[in-house]
Amino acid sequence: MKLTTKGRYAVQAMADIAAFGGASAVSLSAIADRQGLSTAYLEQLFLKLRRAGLVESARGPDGGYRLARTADAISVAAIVEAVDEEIRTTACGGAPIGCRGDGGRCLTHDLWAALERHIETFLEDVTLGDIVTGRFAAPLSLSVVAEALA
Amino acid sequence: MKLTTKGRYAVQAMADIAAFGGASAVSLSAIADRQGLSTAYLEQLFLKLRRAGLVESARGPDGGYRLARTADAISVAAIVEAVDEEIRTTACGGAPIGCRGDGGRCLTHDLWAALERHIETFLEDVTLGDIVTGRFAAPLSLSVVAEALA
DNA sequence: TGATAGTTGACTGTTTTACTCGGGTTTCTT
DNA sequence: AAGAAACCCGAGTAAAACAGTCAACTATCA
Repeated sequence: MKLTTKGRYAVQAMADIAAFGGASAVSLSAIADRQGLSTAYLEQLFLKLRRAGLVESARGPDGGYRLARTADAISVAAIVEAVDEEIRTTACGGAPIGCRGDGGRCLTHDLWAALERHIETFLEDVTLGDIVTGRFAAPLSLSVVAEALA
Repeated sequence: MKLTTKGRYAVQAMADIAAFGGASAVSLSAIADRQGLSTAYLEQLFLKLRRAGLVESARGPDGGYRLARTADAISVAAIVEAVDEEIRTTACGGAPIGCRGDGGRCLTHDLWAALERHIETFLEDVTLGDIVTGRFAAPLSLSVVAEALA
C-alpha cells in the first residue's frame, strides 16, 4: 500500500465522479477542470481504474466514465491499490522469515506488517460515499474508542 | 510522517540497542554486523537520532551509543520523525483550505489528514520496549475490538 | 463524415532515495 | 606520547521512482 499523489489524485477524481456524475458519464476534461488536474494524467489513471473494474467507460460524444458500482461499494483502498503498483519489496518484503539473510527474523518485521494492515483496514473502511457526504470521519472515532479502552 | 526504509532502518538499529545494549554503549559496527547494515549509513542516521535527543554518544574505544531514555519511553513515531525529514507539502499540504487554488476545498483533504493522524497515533503507541518484548501487537488487537464494535 | 472522447504505449525531466567517501575529532589504552 | 577505536560531519552520487507529456489510434454519436 503505497501512498503517493498518484493515489490521492485517483481518489480525488473518483470522488468527483461520485459527486457530480448522476446518470450520465463524466468526461475526463470535466474532472480536469474541476479538480485542477491535466487530462493527460487522468487518462493514465483511468486506464488503471478501468482495468481494475472500478469504472466503466463510454466513448464518443457525451461519453466519459461512470462508477462501476455504487459509491458506497467502492473503498478508498481499492482505488489506491488500482493505481499505485504493489509496494516494492524491501529487504523484509516477501518472506516474514529471513529478513537478515542469516535465517534470523529482523526485530521490527512484525511492526511494519501490523502498520500495513492498520492502514489497509482504515482505507478499506472508507468509501467514496463517505467522502462525498463527509461521513468518513467514522473510522477515526473508533480509534478514539480504542484509546479509551486502553 | 514519511515511511521509507530509512525510518525502518533507524527503528531496527534502535531496537538493536534496546535489545543488546545493557549498561555499556553499543558501537555502530556491532549494530552493522548484527543487522546487516553499513556503518557509513548508520552514522548518518545516528547523527540525526542524537540531535533529536533519542540517543547519547560516547567517543573513544569502547564508545558507542546508548538510549537517552528507557526503551519504554521511546516511541517508534519519535524515531521515524527524527530521521525522515518532514513530509514535503503536496498541493494540499499546508493549508486545509484552498487545495484547489480557487478557494475551494478539495474533496479528499480531510481523508488524508485523518489517515495521517491515524498512522501517527499508531506509531506513537508503540515503543522500543514493545518491539523487543513482542508486546507491540496490542494496538492491533484494539483495531479488532473496534471492528467488532462497528 | 466530422467532431468528440476514450485507449494505449512510449517517452522524459525532475526529485527523492539510499547510500558511499574522505577527512576530521575525541577518548581510552598501553 | 602513540595509536587505535569510535564518533562527527559535509559532500557527492548512481539508481530508482514519480509526475506528467506526447502522439497516434479507435469507437461512437449527430
